[in-house]
Amino acid sequence: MPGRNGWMADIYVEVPAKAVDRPYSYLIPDEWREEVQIGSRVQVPFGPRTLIGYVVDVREGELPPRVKAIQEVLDLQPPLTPELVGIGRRMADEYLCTTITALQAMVPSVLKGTYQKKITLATDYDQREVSASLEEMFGSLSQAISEGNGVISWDEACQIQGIHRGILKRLSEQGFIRIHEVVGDKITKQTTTWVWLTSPSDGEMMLRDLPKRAMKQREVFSYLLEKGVEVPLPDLLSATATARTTVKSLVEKGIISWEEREEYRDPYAHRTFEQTTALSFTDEQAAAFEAIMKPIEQGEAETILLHGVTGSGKTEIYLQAIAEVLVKGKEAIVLVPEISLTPQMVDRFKGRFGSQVAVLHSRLSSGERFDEWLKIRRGEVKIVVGARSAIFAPFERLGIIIIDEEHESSYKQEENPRYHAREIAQWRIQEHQTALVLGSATPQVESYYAARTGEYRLVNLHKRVHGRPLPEVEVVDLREELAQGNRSMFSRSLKTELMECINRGEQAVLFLNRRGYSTFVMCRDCGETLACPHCEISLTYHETNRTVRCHYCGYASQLPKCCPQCESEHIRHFGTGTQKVEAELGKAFPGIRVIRMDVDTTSRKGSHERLLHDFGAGRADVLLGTQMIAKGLDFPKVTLVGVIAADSMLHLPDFRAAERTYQLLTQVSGRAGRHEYLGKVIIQTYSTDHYSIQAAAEHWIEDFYRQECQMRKLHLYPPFRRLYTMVISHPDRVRVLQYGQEIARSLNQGTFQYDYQVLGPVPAMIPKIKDRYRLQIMIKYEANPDLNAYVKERVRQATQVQDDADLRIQVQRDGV
DNA sequence: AGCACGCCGACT
DNA sequence: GTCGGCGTGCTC
Repeated sequence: MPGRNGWMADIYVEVPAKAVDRPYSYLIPDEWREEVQIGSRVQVPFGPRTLIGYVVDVREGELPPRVKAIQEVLDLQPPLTPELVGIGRRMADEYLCTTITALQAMVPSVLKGTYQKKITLATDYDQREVSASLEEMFGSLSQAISEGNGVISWDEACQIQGIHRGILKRLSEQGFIRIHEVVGDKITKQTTTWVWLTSPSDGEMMLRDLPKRAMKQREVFSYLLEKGVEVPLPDLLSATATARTTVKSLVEKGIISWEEREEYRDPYAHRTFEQTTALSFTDEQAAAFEAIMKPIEQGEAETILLHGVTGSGKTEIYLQAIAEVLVKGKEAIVLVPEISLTPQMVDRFKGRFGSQVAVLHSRLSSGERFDEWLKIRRGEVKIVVGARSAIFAPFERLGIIIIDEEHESSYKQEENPRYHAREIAQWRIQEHQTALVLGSATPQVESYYAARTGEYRLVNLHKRVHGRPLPEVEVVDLREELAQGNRSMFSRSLKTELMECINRGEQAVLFLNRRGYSTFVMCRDCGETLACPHCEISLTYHETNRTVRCHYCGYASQLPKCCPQCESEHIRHFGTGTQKVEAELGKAFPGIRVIRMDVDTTSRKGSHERLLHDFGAGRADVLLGTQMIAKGLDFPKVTLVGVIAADSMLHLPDFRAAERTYQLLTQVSGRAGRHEYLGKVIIQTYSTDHYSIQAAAEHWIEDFYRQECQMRKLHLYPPFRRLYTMVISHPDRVRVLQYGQEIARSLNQGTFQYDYQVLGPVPAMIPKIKDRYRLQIMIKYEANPDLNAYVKERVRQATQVQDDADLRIQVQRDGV
């Protein structure tokens, strides 16, 4: 029998599994014909279940044989735009994830479905018909249901003695209970009650009619009469020091009215922003501005790499470009690394553009996040400033995308979908034919190379805005210090400078890439190193509570009194962590005030901001910290920056090690002498000759990129090759190797025909995490469309060797 | 990912 | 015989 014709929607359901990663077609009931659009979130029956799904296409045609119908359209406006739906499908293809995972990454998490089963008693059953075998079960179940006011959840029911899936199913089939599937989401709305005078013109008369004794009511009344406008109830209550009941009685008399209104949760409600106006440009800034405006004016897609030293005024250029975009009636996305989404950054945008700005970052509650997102979706704001995921802001007339500090690793998502915000940005500017601005003092090598070869437009900002010179950098050779008999972690130079800095009443920032007290604990007799029992990684000693901790899985235990291997008591900790530096500072500089910032001191909400605020207010002489203090800090009194061990990341087995070292040193140096005082930077290292350290010290930007590109070319790394890195993990040491070899063999099959290399399997950088053994396979190939497609397909097939639930395969792509 | 269906061993 | 274990296959 030929199928009927009708309107259908193609839908991806909320099941993140390969097996159902395809659109299913559903009938659109006539009454929803207009509501159901590409991007709509809908509720549909799926097998025996009811699920939420996203519409990716709406079409008229022949209906599938056993088509089901859409049950509900869940939002007034589709959460996704057709452009974003397209991006989601492309992400699934590029990043080898399911389409639904990609789509869900683009919307606030509160839109994700919640699924529950509830049980009620059937209304019309005959108690006598309950069979003997079920009688007892039904008895305790119906008691539990009545205790739960007529309803209990499936999970609660299953916890009752003797009740399980089969029993509930039988009771339901025989008509004694009803099982309800409850589909919902986590959307919550904040409401505020607003109060106003029902008829202000009769005010005087009504006031007269109030009982003489009702003082509070009179007070409330006068307050509203005086205000003459609608007032939020909380404001009224606090201004007149009244209880809610007083207001309620006035409402009941009909004298005043109130109403609950939905409103946005505004994380910045209690902040005022100082209005700022456009500053005038230097010549360099003006040229950069022109370069950015050109593609915007001409309506073409172009990426501009804005390579500017710290303090060269990039933000002001962003602000003025955005202002122009707004004039054209278009919208702007500004991405900022999570860590630098500080109040200062938000102030600058809110100060210039006020309520046209939405802010999205991970410190918002999910409700706040949703509200900020709603403002974007409804077109109530024109600018979004946010972290990585803000690249998915559902704007429809996008006029510019700005990625500040574009080299930051936080633009890359480390879980599925493993996207890079920079790549999504490229797709979006193609769609909207406009400008993407990548700003950085230390661009990623790939970006710099793309700019050099003309793929991006390169704009340099060499000068700091107020003409401040870059700080003087001294590289201290730690081998030399050791030879001179200085075994402390502070070189003579650093000691002297730090002493002088403090005596002048100025501040210093000390940087160390390791938290904890020491880096590892070793037995001096047998050489045994304490390792995490769940991860093959050495444990770090923490002095405060004499524990050893794993920084990967959080495992912690007391420092053992003797070596677990040979029972010797000579176990000692080696290496240097932030805690140890803090202790040593105290010894070397009695009375010194130190603020330590690392994961351990900033884990509580708001502690990050508080520590920075204290330092800014001069409550410490030294700010000592890890990675997190390298970025975007701007304190006028900081004149000395010290890097305790610049080598710490240089020797990691990662092709970006030199790049990261260079970037970090340059960023850290930028923290010194940003205002009226001159700055000094001291870099301590064992590798004084390494080009990444020299280039950072001498501010030889070009030199670094030239040398690094040579290295990358020589060793076949990005930007000259693309990489896929597969990490294969399994709880069984032997099985993981078998799978690894099998996968490598399958990947190798194409190498006779196509030009790509498969390296591995080798143990991954961390060979065991959380009781799973990890192997790595790397694939290198030259980027061209044919190879891209072929290798991607090979990798896709390789990941599908999944007959073992314990086997996990992660894939990430690099060099795009 | 669930959930049903279906085919096998242990128990009333 | 019946119950419930888990392997297989499907979901418009």
